[in-house]
Amino acid sequence: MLQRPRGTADILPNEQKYWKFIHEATAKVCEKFGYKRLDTPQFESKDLFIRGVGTQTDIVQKETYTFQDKGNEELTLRAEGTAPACRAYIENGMKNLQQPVRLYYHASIFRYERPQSGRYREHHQFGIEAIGDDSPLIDCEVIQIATDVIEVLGIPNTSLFINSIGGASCCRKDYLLSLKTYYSNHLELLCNDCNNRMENNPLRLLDCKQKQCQPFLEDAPHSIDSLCQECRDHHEKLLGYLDSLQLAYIINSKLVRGLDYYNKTVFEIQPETEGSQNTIIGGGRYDGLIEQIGGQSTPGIGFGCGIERLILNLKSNNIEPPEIYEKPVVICHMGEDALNIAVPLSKKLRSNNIHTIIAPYGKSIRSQMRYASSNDSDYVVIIGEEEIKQKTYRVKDMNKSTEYDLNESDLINLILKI
RNA sequence: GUGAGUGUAGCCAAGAGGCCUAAGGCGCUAGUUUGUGGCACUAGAGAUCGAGGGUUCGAAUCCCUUCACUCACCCCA
Repeated sequence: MLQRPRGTADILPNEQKYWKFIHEATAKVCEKFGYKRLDTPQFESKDLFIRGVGTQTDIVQKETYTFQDKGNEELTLRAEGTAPACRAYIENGMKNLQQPVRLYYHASIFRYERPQSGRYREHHQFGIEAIGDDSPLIDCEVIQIATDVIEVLGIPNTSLFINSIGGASCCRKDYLLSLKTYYSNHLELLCNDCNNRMENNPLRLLDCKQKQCQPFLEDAPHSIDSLCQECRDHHEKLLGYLDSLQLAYIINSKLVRGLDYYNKTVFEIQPETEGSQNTIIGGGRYDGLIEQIGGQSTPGIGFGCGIERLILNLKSNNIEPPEIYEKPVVICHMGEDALNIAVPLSKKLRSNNIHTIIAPYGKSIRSQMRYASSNDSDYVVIIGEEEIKQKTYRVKDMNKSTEYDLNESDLINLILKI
């Protein structure tokens, strides 16, 4: 049997209410903060992700869907949202707009990973980017949007974690040095991965989950303690703004992120529930990224939010989004003559914004009524010989079980409750 | 890439070598007298028991291979 590729999903009609709810709620929050929607292509040149995300990241090393097109172009399915947004910023000359440029997106993300709960090869992210402003005020704004989104969706019991990993060209070096010095005393006791991380990505030493490495985490130096004056100011101002909002956060010195472009502020929102793939929002500042992919030096900050993970959380908290399908009026009909009336009537009803279904062809009236009932119809219109003769419509109010013989405009008024 | 678990109709499932030409439930279709639903009752359709091979007189049940799904590690949203 042909089946969908591993790690992908069909989003069935019954699931759509979750998606619509999230799409609408997130867009509304963003727009309230002056953010505007950006859509970028499903695939980009492979180079964008290599240069943007970083060669040492797992995403680039083993998770991209890369292919050659017929013109031998090396293309990669969108592996994350920030680099494409920055590419679009550069390519469309957005530096000429008022800064910061505030953008949000809803996009498919493709990563070749082994699927498990909360992780898929094609997943969907909602995200925002604020590009062209290096002030902590924008950090606060971005984080506020993240927490607002969680709030309007009604997901309870989440925690906001914040850290600063310093600037790439100022204090990060100092911190990495003290981290490496600290860990170099314990090399034999660390897991293989961590030994590799010492060379390739020392920050990641901090989120190793191997048992043997845990004892060293406790006393590992904190990045916050190595911040230079500017980064420290930035961090403290941000916390001050968050305090003024009475927004609860937890400073987490072990919070580092898996993409190379982050600097200064990094943050995540996690639910308190058990589970490993549970970060629902993750983001941070990326002041070097735009220059890295060929633009002028431009600061930026943003976050990504996993929609499937949001839905998992809505469900585990029994949050039901509003239904999206209106109850249809069903037109029951007996005979070909009736159909010649039913078809134009259905058009007329729909033109009055009434959701209308003509009952299936060639069925008994009983079957047609059953059909209407299982479609949750409030009103059923019946057209048979009698009605044709009288030039009326028999309407049944399915909730009250009462019937009326009405002309077309009275029928419409009844259904619209005018 | 590594490890563990699971694969029986659209969904949930019984079944543990012959009683399985595979139970039951949901859902689906139809009927329960004349043109009327929801409940109830009755009937029906729907399964090469994930696939391939082997053992056996006999396999959904045992063995091998393979595929898929799920969960965990890694990493991330």
